[in-house]
Amino acid sequence: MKVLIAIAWPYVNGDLHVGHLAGYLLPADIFARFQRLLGRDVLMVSGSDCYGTPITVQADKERVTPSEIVEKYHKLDLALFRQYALSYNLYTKTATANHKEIAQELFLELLKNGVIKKGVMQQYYSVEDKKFFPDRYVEGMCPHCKAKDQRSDQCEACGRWLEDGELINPASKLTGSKVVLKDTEHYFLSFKSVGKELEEFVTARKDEWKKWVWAETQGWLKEGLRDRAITRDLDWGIDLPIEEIKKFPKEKQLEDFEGKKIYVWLEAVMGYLSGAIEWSRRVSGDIKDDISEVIFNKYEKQSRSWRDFWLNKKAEHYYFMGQDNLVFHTLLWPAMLIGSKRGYTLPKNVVVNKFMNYEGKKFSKSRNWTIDSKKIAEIYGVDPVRYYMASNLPENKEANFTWDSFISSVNNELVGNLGNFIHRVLTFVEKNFRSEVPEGELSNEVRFEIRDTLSDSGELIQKVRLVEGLSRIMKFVAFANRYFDKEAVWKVVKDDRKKAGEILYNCLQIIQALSVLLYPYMPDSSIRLANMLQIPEAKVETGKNNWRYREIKPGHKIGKIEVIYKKLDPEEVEANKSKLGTKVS
RNA sequence: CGCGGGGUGGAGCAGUGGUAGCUCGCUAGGCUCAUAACCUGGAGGUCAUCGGUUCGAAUCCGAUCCCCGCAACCA
Repeated sequence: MKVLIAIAWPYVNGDLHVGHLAGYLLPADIFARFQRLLGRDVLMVSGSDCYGTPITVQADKERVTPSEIVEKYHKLDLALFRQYALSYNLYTKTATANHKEIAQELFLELLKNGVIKKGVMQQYYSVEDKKFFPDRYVEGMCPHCKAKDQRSDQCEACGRWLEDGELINPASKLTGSKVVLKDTEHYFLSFKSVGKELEEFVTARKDEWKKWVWAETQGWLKEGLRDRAITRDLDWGIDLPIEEIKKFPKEKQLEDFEGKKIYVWLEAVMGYLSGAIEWSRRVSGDIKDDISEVIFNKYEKQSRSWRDFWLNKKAEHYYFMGQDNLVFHTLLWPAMLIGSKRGYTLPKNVVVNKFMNYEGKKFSKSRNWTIDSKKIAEIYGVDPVRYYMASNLPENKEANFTWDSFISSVNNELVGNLGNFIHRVLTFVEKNFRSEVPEGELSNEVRFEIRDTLSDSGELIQKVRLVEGLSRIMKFVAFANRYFDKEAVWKVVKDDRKKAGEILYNCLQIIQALSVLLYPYMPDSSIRLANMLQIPEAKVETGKNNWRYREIKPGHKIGKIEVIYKKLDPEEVEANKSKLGTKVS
């Protein structure tokens, strides 16, 4: 089966903190790894979102060009994703020739099909500078509380919302010149022609999507979708394909194309398609350049063609994003796919997560209330961080990163339960059985537990209930510890060596199962377990189900024992906070 | 009345009419191969507030308070 894992494209303005990872990046990776172990042909694509005002704002702040911002942060993001072992098949960016080509082409198709229409709206215009300014770049006085330097949408001083044109003495933040609201022509995405199909699409996803995601999407539909502007007056963005548009009938053309770009939200979601195409082109050697600028992976026996993923009714598409992206993925992108009339595969599940907060407050770099994702993994290890996030994903409500729970999670669950079980079994085998797997066979109790854990947790992960999936696996670890205690192998070994051997044989099989079960959540631990046991790593083989237990044969020699997880000292953790970007009072 | 979600022991949550539960934490004791797991017992909740329906309400109805997300040119 073909599975497309489409992950929201993060803005490259240097903001990827722990909340981004826990919100959508890590969940997508866990899900993708699981799908691959099942033997499915998985294409996991995403990339840096290079256009839009957040990029130009950051560029202004750092006094460099937008493309320098893109280059700088794209590299940092790539390094971060490699560090966290996010298993993208392709992580690219929207500032590629390929993306521009696909985005423009899809734009034209939508224009041809009448899904894109032209219309008039009002924007702030500076006569002096002879250009329009985005709202982000306009400031003035609040008409209610008279506070100065307020944005035109909402006054931060009194919290009131402003209507268009209410702002007093609006001026450009960049040049200081006066601006006035002026009519300007733009293209709009219109839902009229796709509305019925769109509603059918949503209705059919009722059982698939999370309840609140579905309910919220219904809320949008109930309210009625308004046409949305999809062009902007900007310097930084993807050009309208003007030459091509000029071949269209007059009524589809704007009077003035000057300075108009495709609005970032429209072309960014097209990245799911263009990314798949780029991957395909790279696999077949059509694109060879800048391999250092991307994460690029291909598994054996994977299909080379993007068409198998995008023009295939049986392909399953899963999208991962934060809640701020909901409507773009449950409605707007599907509307475009439907409107293209090309038979592109529609989303199966749109996995929307809430946000992860930090000790009860929003992450905020400017307020020194953040955790540097790179450093936290350097200090505490990638897997402990992945584990903690995975057990606290904001799947249905906001989650919280707290140091207390991080410490107890690592010390009690990873070290005390998981690490301890592995360690006590392996040291026992080393001391009493010269590191050889003793003779034995699986007891029914253990066999059923392994079987049930694989199927239960697998089912939960398939439903993208990742927190529960992990907790089911940890229940298995608790079972393992209980089993070891109940059988009291340290007593039995004194007068019944054969029986002790059988118990340990069972324990070692449990560890083998764990090396598979942990692969989606903690890939590095999975590999280290396999290395310790000197057994093959959990392996991705397209077309073959490796989400299963494999016997370690009696007589097999296990390798050197290492401590996988280390206990955290609360005092050291406290001392490290400031290194991670957190203001310590 | 813009849309949507939420308020249950210290923390995270389950519980949609019938004696208030789970996991973690805390605590006393036992056991001890181990990075201290496991076993037995214990403490801890006026289920946001007020009112109503009912023999009976965490659960249904009404009102109120509080928290969060989305929307309005901010993916």
